[in-house]
Amino acid sequence: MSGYPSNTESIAADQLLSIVERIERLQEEIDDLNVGKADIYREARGNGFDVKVLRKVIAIRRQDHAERMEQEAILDLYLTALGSHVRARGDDE
Amino acid sequence: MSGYPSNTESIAADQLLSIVERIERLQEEIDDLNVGKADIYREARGNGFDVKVLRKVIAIRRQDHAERMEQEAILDLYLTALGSHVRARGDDE
Amino acid sequence: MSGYPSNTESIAADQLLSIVERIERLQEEIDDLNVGKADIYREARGNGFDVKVLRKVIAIRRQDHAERMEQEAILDLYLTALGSHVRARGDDE
Amino acid sequence: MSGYPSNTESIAADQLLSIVERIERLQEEIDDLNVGKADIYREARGNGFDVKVLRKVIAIRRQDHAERMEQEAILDLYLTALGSHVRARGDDE
DNA sequence: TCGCCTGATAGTTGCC
DNA sequence: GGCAACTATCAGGCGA
Repeated sequence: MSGYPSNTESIAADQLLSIVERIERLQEEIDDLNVGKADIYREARGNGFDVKVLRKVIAIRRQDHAERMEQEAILDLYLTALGSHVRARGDDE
Repeated sequence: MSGYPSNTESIAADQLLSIVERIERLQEEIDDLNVGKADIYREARGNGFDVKVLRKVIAIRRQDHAERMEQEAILDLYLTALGSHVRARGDDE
Repeated sequence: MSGYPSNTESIAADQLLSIVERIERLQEEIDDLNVGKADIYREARGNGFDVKVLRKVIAIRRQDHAERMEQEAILDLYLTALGSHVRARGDDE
Repeated sequence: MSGYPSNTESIAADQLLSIVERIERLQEEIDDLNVGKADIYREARGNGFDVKVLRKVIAIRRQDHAERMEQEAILDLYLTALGSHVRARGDDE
């Protein structure tokens, strides 16, 4: 009934604004970094590199960095799923 | 055909490594920032905000206004065309 | 000033309807197939399989079927990009 | 410890293979249908339609359809609870 | 420049 | 009710 915003409302509004602005700030930084990536790729092309291949190389390395080891772990699980959990591994991540 | 890498090859290899590492560094920062975004959304949910709505708000703010209006106009047009084949407009042909 | 749709409008509307309905038909089939997949996974779980592992196995096989060979091709490109296109390949699936 | 697979193991392996192959068959069909969708969108663009808006239209119709389905399901539920589920459903859309 | 293609991001659904 | 996987959408780069 009040013509003035309640405390809870204004607090919520403050929080909302804070959330939105923080997200937008992060997104802005992300956009900048993506521009940086684009610049590097442009420069690379200027130096005669095949950008498509570069992207592929980076994608493969990205995979290798977090998934190859994972695929080994999956192999474990696979074998386990088949009933033979005989693998002894000492190393982890 | 030399069995040794030529100078141009090794220079290219250096450049390649440089490119790849710079890209990867930027990507790493992007990933971190995206983690930051996820954290904020999680926190927001914890404070009772509807994340889906938050995303919508941010998307709308991000979108260019004129473009948005135009798309809504087109959307109207299509929906109208599907709902009523009998469009009453004054001009045509 | 006509109260009737022009020919061009009704033609566009017909095309629009056709497009939308064809898409929707395809999407319906896709949804059915996805339900089928969900059923199989549910059944598999009921038989003691770890669904997460199953998904991973299938993903790996999917990769292997179209990407392992591709990664070899990429290696070719990679080496070529470095100036040494000396690869001789004799094997192929 | 047998060097041969136990019966349970081989049965599990059979089941596993069956599951994987059935999923892969379904996925293959899904992929084909998605290619079909892409074709239609391409054709639509060629005829001057705005693909982004088309997607929006279809999404809205899909939503409407889902809501109507849910309402009908609830109606079914109520009628069933009353003992008279005399609904003849053949109609959709 | 336009259309295609791939990689990134957002939204949805199903499980725990 | 949170979380993780999957799907669909979107954006940017590349080639014709």
